[in-house]
Amino acid sequence: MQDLRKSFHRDGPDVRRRALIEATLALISERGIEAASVRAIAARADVTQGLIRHYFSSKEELIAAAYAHHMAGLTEHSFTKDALDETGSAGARLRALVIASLTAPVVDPGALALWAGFMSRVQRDPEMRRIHAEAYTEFQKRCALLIEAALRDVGRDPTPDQIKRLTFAVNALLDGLWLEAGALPEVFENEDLPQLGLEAVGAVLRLDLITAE
Amino acid sequence: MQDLRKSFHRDGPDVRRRALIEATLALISERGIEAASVRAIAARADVTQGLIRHYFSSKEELIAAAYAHHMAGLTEHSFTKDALDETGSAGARLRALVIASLTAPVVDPGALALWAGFMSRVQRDPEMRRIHAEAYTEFQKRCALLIEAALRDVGRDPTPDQIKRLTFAVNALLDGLWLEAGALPEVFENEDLPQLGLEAVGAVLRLDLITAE
DNA sequence: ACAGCTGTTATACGATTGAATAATTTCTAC
DNA sequence: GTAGAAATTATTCAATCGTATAACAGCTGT
Repeated sequence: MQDLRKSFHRDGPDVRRRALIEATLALISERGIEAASVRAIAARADVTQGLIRHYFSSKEELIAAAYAHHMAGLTEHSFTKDALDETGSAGARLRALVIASLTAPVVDPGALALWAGFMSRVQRDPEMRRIHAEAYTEFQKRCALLIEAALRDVGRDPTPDQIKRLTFAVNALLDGLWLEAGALPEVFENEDLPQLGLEAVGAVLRLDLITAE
Repeated sequence: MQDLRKSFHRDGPDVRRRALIEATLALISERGIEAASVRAIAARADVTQGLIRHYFSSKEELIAAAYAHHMAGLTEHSFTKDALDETGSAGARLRALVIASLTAPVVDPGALALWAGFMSRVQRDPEMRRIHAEAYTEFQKRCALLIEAALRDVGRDPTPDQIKRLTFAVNALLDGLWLEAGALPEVFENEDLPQLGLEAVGAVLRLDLITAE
């Protein structure tokens, strides 16, 4: 009993996979994980629901793919060109990282909703957990390199253990600020979040990130 | 078509409400928000599903009540007796707060799963948002008092704005460490998380919390 | 002992879910 | 151009969801 058969349109696997992933992210971000039904996702991606299982063996697999995509995007947006610019000083790169991590589009209520929706599955879905650990480790690793270089630039000689602990702390600080600003944007809207981040990270590392050249 | 009618047992409103709330929390914590159906909750609380709507006008209301209960519990567990002990120095109380915030049962994968499950609703459910903002503000306020007192104890005279910003940073740090340890317990299991927290919070505040008396 | 109220159980309803399968369209290889 | 594979749409299925309502049980006041 169909009104009108949907027009047939063929697309490459990559295009379709990406469209489905982005539809999933948009739905979770806007209306929560429970709104991301296969039917809603398919409608958003402008395909019929059967197609999802042509590209993903289950909804769970699609969710996991979307999570990996989202996390990669967050890391991507945090490590901007400035943070990767090897000609800049380590301090300047670290500063760029802090600023980018605490600015839109990384700081964003939608991104937080996404993250929370996924995180509630990380605990008990092994594949989600793997993706989480991988993204986290990757971010941590790149962060640690920057921190070590910045410390060495000012003549400090931290032990590997010190670097590890400082990296944990800096990471936690960035995550915490990111989280709180995303959760209650109105509380932070008159705060200069990047500036606050630079001061706090600088304090933890005992480095001046504000005037770092 | 029932096998056997469930035995009738009467209980007070408070007992039943609490049992339903705790069943809800246990379910979300163990199997995620989507596992917390009215049927599953009722089964866990050992009542039949109709009873839920006798005490809560909707499932949403039960979820909100559970969230408020959970958040109050977290704050409760963070502000231990030591953190409230007015005879101790502000530094010692702050230290107690940091330690309690970074120790079980506050740091716990189940607590994180709960938090994430709820957080994914905070963005779009006004009542959930109200509860979140209230719990957050309460924690922040008590934290700010402790920070101000600790700073004054060592002769510093922070402006209200400085206190606010330091409180944001300390809060973010605690939340971030709490979060990361809850998300990947195996990464942190060989770390002394409270010690790490004391060092980092101390660095942000430029206070020695380790040997604080 | 009876009436009425409230706590509780049981059942029913319509909507929605993820998955499976069937039917249709398009493309590619020959 | 025709056969077969691949991509897409359409339909079906059993299960589960939140809610609503009906039936029952036990207490309380008289």
